[in-house]
Amino acid sequence: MDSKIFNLKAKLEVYKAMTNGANFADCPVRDVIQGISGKWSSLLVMALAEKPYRFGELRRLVPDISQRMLTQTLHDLQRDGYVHREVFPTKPPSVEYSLTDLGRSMFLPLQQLVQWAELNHDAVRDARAAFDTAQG
Amino acid sequence: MDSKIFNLKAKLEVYKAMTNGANFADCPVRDVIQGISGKWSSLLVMALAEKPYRFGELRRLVPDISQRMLTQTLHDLQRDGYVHREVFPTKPPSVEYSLTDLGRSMFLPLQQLVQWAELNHDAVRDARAAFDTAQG
DNA sequence: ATCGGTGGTCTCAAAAAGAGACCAGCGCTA
DNA sequence: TAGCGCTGGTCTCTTTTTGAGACCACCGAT
Repeated sequence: MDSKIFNLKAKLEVYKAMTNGANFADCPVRDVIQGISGKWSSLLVMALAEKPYRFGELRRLVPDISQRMLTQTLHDLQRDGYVHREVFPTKPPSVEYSLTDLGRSMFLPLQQLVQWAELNHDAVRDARAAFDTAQG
Repeated sequence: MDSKIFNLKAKLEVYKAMTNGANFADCPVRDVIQGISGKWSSLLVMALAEKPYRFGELRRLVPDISQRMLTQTLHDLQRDGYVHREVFPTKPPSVEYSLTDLGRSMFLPLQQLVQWAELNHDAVRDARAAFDTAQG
């Protein structure tokens, strides 16, 4: 935090990778970020970071997700390598979802963002209220 | 809208995992996260972290955003206090967008995620390819 | 025999996003 | 002086994404 040089240096590297020279289109970083920036993706990763969950458990854990979007988001997370899906031959069959090593490694920076949100949600709420008041 | 994602039973455990032990009565984290996890939000914050940009510059920087979504996303980011909007009385009037202190402070953890994406986009790409091959 | 819990899929409606026309005002050029 | 383009938007229409909820087969317990 106290090192401006570190921040600047890191930023430059990031932009080199991000901007692909000229603009933000067709950049791999953006492709990855968008894969985890969906409405439910980060939420499910956060839940699975605690421990593996079964489909129905996740559904109860996140009550306002539709079954359809739960299926779809887990499928996308599995496709990108963040989540492992394992079917157990119980009767009826149960399905367990867990984070892969890649998923756990991604959760580390994601957690930083979550902690920022925790620390600054008051500022965001205040900004919203001020903006809405000013705009009418 | 109620920002409590998790039901009461699971709340304590999950929050413990999410926040390294800190607890809170309400759950604004999700509200804040969703405000910056839209398709274009993080991208625009990343762009503005470099330097302030005018509307048209942003539109050229992110060629595949529609003018409509650019307006709307910038408006939302301004409302949440991440972005400052300033109109200059040139002819025709020009509008400059820049990060606020809040926006810059949010960019620090966001940058961590971007750096992770930079380091791991190959792994994600490989996972996708493997998954698509396996599924046919 | 019926009920509930398993992890889904299917359909239809609603919401969100994309595409592109349009706008007023001014400077530049032909 | 008549057009043309650049400014930052908005408005409308179409397409994509999401939400709500019905349905499914299976089995064990009631």
